[in-house]
Amino acid sequence: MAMRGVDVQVAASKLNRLSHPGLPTTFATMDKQTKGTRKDRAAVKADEVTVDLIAFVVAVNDNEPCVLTIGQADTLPSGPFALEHRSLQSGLRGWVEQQTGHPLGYIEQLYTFADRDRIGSGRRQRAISISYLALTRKEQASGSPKCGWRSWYEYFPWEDHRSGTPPMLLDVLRPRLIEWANSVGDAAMRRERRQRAAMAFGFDDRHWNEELTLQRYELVYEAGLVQEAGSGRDTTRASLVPSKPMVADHRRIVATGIARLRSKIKYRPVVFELMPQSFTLLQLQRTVEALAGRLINKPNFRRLIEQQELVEETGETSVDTGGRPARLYRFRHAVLDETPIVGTKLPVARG
Amino acid sequence: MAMRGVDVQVAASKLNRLSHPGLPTTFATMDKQTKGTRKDRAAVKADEVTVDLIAFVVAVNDNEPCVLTIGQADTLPSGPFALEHRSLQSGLRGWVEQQTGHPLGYIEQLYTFADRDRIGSGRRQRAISISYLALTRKEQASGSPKCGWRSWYEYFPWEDHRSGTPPMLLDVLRPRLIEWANSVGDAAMRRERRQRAAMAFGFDDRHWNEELTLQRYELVYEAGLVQEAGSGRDTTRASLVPSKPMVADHRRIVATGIARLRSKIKYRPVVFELMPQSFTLLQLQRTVEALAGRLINKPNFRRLIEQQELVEETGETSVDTGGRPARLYRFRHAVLDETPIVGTKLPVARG
DNA sequence: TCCCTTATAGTCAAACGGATTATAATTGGA
DNA sequence: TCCAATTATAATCCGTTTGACTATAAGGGA
Repeated sequence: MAMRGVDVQVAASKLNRLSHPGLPTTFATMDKQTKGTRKDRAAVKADEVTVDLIAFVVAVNDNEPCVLTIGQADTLPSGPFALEHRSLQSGLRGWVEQQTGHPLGYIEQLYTFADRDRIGSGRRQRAISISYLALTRKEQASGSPKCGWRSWYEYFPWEDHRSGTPPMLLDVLRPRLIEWANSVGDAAMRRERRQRAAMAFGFDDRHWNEELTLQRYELVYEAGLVQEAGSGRDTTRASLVPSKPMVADHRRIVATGIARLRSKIKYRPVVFELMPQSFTLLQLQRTVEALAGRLINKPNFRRLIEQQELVEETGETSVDTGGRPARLYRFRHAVLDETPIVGTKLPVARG
Repeated sequence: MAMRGVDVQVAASKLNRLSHPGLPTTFATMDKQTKGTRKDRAAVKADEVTVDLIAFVVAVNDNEPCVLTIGQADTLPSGPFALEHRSLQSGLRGWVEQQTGHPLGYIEQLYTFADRDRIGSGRRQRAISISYLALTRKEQASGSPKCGWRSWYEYFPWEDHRSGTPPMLLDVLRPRLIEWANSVGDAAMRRERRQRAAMAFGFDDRHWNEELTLQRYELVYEAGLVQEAGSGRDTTRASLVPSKPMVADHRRIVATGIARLRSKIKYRPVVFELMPQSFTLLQLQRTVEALAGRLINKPNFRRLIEQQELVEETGETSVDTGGRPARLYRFRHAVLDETPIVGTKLPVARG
């Protein structure tokens, strides 16, 4: 944990971000951080701070998980938190609707970052970014001028394991990461880097864990294998791994959101925010698979859905399946008023 | 979900907080929220915003989970995020160490709130609060002047189920909540309120779920059964439930932190941040029980710890157990470099 | 010594989870 | 028309996990 904390810290500072949603820091980083911050509370005047709201909006179309972007560049919808906003959430909703014409449904706060000493209009100022995850359906798009949906796997090609392990993971990423690990002098640190890479990407007979999206992004970023638009980094060598960059640190926010979503679908029925009113069980499964980036065992998935009583039949059937017609289901909204499904992992004493 | 979202929103607005870590809002609240927030991005100037860092610091002493407070009032350590802070985390560490003399180890961001139109020095300004959860050990306290540890169950007496269901839950809370539910005219809303209360508190043969701490606090707050210091609320009637108030919305932050911690101990080995170097398995169990607020089955707990290989024997034994001496264990830090334990709940296809 | 306390090791049955097989109902083409 | 391909749906099998419980070991104190 200690060493992990240090390395995440290093990675983060390269991104000019010192707060990060990844693994928390611990004692190892404490000494350095606490120095130079002692000041009397009254003596600290309210410095210039701007607060930005930034949205990672997700929809699934044709079994492809998509992120809503604006402009020609790959940019997430965002805007400053202003006085007329009634709340953080309403401010975010306003910006997204204005920039994309897309009304938001489910919203969940992701993480708050602090930019480091952004120079604004002559004097130093801090920028705070509060990021949100939003789930919606594509058809609700009112076709706004300059916004679009892009598969999030364009930005994270190594995250899609639905057709097996992507070739580029073993052919490109692995050798580059090993090279990066070996490029450091200290033997212990070399081993530690290799182990981190192996754990995050499932090398060396380890299992692929789809929830480690953020750790993987931080790793490839730290290794200089990806480059973001507008960053002054000098990684112009051809050692970059093929993937689409985003503006500033938006790709990091997307990675945070993917990780959160992949974790959340396992204990909360949030998938249905992405589904149409009625759907077949296979459509539901394909949507989950799109998010998780891996295939799911069909009979077991159906059993899981049924025994949790998440859905109910509409009585109708879908014909456009290509084979036997499938029953159509709808989400049982009543489950939200019943016992919330949370993961218990402690041997609690019942009664 | 829709109705839930609405109600949480109401509860939040009473607290003068419109962002909340509880259940996310969904379509039901959308229309109201999006109104009046349309404005051109360039036209919005950077308004006055202050950013506060606020810490919920936890330690467990004598099997009692404690929160670190400052001053005579029940206040969490906090301070403004300032230019000289290298990051959000380092700013927080600085404030806590300065105000309490206590260095922090494990830190994790909790949630970001937005205060509503706080009036500061004549003109309107917004206040943003970024809250953190910190885990530490009490012995590291250098005995700072005016800070102290208090059991968090003083603020949430209904949360401690280690000695069975607290009497006040059924004797006081339940009738008051039913009364609150019945005080509304609409029959459907009455039923909805009763159901919410039953779900959160485990009434009517439902199981107690220790992770719903925040929902429970929001419920008793919304029902006017608790009152915070400095709030202008008029709930001065004797209908208050016996519990200790905190300053402003600090109790809500603590509730958020307790919920997060109770959830996290189930899938990440964070308990050890609260343990001394070496400990017996029963001490470890008692610490988890203190956090979870409920008893754990002893043999099963030991089996769980052992099969996950979280600890290793130190070789020594503890004598002050009152019975047969117990082996002493220490945390296996290596597990953090091994496959991270995350809760899989999807029937993924292996291989 | 007896009794109390706690530690530690084991058992047992039910539930869960992953994998597989079997059967049903449709479409499209030979 | 009949067969092949495709998808839906039901059912089974079995090893693992999990909750509840029992039994034995090892210390202290009256």
